[in-house]
Amino acid sequence: MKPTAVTWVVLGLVSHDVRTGYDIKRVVDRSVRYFWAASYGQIYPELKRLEEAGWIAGGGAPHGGRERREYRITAAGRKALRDWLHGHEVRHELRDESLLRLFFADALPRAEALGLVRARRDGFARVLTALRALDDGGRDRDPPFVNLAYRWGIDYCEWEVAWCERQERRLRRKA
Amino acid sequence: MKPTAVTWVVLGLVSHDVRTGYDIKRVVDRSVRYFWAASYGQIYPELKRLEEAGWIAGGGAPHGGRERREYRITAAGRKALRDWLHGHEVRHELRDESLLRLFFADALPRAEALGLVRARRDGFARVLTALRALDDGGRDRDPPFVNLAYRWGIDYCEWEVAWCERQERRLRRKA
DNA sequence: TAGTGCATGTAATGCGTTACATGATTTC
DNA sequence: GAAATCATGTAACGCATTACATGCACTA
Repeated sequence: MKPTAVTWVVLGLVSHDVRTGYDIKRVVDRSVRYFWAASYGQIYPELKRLEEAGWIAGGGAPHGGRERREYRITAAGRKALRDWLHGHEVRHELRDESLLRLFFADALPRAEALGLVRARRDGFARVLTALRALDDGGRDRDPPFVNLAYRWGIDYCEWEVAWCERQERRLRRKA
Repeated sequence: MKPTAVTWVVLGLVSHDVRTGYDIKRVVDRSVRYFWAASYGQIYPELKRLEEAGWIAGGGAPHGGRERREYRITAAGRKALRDWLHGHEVRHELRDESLLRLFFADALPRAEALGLVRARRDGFARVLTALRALDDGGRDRDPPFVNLAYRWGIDYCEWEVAWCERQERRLRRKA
């Protein structure tokens, strides 16, 4: 089985006892999507591939007359997941339109260019609010590394807000 | 003309007097690719679309017998670029495999999980070295906002390195 | 004169999202 | 009984990369 980008999110979440495709999507959207998004169009086909490979197992678990499929990770799946975890690459891809704007902002009058820095700051401040709202008093009970990834989101947004404020001040001083 | 993701990189760089597709690719690879990548397969078709739209103009400027096309931005192009710059969205997409690993690292013995944090740190430290090498003593002469984007790259990597070190210490204390 | 760099371009492929179709169950 | 939620799935589309084809010019 040739792993793709979505393989590890799906396998990893099944290993965390997230058992249906629908649930996987829901959990992704409240957690890893900030650094690793996944859509139905990837999740459902991937569940099939993982089952064929023997990394997960399961099947029909209908809820009343409603179709439903529950999967669990197998021993082979656990091994595959651990092997991937041992990989040490740091693949990092970013697509940040606001930064691209900043790069070309010399085409704008100074005051408007500074407005872009401010808009960036405000954008991250809003995401920060959303992230903090996710924390309904239960984050400390998460496993330590799940908690670490959550922290990263918060810390990163805080850093961006502070960076924008610092740069805005610096550029104002110079002008 | 319906703008796509690559429209603004290409139009922006032409406005910075980067005139051929080949040069655009080269400049992208040493600058914006950290937050906005672009490949030949996008750049050349986009140059044609931009020309048809009247946002850039130019044509054959062969170098000896070698085919070559130089473009310049038009007044309409400058207007389109400024209009885009005024947009205030903060589109931000990240794909960070090392963070995904961290999220699932509870499946590993503690020492190995901490190794992932260290590997992340080292990865960013390496990028930092590469970014600093880009600075051949000439970065201060860049226009202020080009310089700002460059700074962002450096500052972000420094923050990541520091964040990893902080978290590693914190997790060691707790264990 | 061989190797590297300049230069343009496209076809194949893969990745990912969006939008839709379908239908049961739970909640108000 | 209407609306929201649970649940599975796929087809169409768009976005991006990779890899290749082509050929001239400069440099060692």
